[in-house]
Amino acid sequence: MSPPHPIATSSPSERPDRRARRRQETIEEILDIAVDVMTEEGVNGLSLSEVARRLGIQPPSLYKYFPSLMAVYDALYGRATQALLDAVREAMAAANSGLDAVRRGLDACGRWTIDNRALAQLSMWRPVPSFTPSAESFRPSEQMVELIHDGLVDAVAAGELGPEGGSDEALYLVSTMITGVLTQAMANEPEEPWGGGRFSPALATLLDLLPAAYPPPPRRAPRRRSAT
Amino acid sequence: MSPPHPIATSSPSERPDRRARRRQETIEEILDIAVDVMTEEGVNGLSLSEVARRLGIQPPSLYKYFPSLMAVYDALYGRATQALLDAVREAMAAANSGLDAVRRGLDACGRWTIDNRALAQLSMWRPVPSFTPSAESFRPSEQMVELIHDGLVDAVAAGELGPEGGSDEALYLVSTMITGVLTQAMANEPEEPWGGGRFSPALATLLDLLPAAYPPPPRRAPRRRSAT
DNA sequence: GTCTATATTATGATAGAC
DNA sequence: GTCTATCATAATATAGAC
Repeated sequence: MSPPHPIATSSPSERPDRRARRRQETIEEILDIAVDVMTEEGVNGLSLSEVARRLGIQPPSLYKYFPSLMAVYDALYGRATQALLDAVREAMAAANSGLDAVRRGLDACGRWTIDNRALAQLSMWRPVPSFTPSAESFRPSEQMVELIHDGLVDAVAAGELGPEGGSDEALYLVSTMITGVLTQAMANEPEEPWGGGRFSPALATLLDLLPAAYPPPPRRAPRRRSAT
Repeated sequence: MSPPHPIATSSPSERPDRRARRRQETIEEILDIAVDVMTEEGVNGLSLSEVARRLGIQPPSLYKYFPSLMAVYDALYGRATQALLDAVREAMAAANSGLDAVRRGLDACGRWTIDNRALAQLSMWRPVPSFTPSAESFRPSEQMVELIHDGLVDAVAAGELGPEGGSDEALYLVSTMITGVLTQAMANEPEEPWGGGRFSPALATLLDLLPAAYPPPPRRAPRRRSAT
């Protein structure tokens, strides 16, 4: 009566991927629930006990997946920065100019943030003083900044912005623009979707001011009534 | 041997102000310590037990001054909005034009915020979901918005901005500007004073863009080589 | 990988003596 | 207005059985 089919749980050499996959699913489930808890109780209100309660297990079992509460925060932080990077990168790929890429990237950033408020607050506001993200979890956020910087540099090269538009100062300026819009929207209009409310429309207005902040040099070629 | 000097603690009709003053001092002390705790442990990290510990009393004694933790939050919130309003109002009084008043007011707002990060985070970010400020504590913050609005309207009247500069949209735009600068500074440069770092200088840059966002109508009077 | 049991510590809040 | 004692609850984390 020995079963011909492999016994998944006995031998480590047989179908280890199945166990690993199941484990990964549990990890994702834990993080999903953690996001729910943060959404309801605030980013600081996350507790492993509450996660265990909702998952239907006992708190000690969680320690088989994460060694501490801070490790959960770090996984959430990494998840947030990676998802945001993906969203921004995809949006920028469809652009047809540097400034357009910046616009599309930041719009995608806004949409993702408003759709993922708790994760966004964890990474934008850093409201948990005892938590510092690991270098690995922080990296995607640096890459996203680079993407925006590239867009600005492209805009300068295309004559959409003056030379200072590619500077670090311009990058900080743009980051304060998106941060201001998102902070106001998250703090004061928790029910509004992206694009609605009083604040998210301000992003387009702000970005339209970039050429005024960094005026492009006058073009020579497309002058009306010139030679040709 | 009956003392001729009044016995302060026995009769309620004798020098009640002395007791009231002493009480008020204790309240201020409690709030000062609460700010310290929030600064160290995060806005959400405020606990009455910790405040009592630092004050050298037992936790139940605090309930003679505040009925609950949320009442302490509300007092802190009211203190924050009132102090900020005072700072902004004083700075704007020295202005010589509408746009200048807005600039000075927001600069004062920035300085106060960076000098009072914990209180500012409590009111800007609302990181404690279970706390909602009372109408009374919230009022000064509305008045501050009105002050900025008045400045914008003055700027329109003086021809510094176009007519739309007095609109609600312009007010929201300005509020996203200051919020973006302050959020970036608080979250990413916790040690930098106001005016230093990468972000606070961006405020002036942003405000200088207002005339580009709301272009003033061309002047008629001050035309060079005209009559007079 | 799940559980029970436990250690340790903390919290907000109330009752009631002095 | 201070205290002690207490209630009720919660948290992170570890040890060890199964």
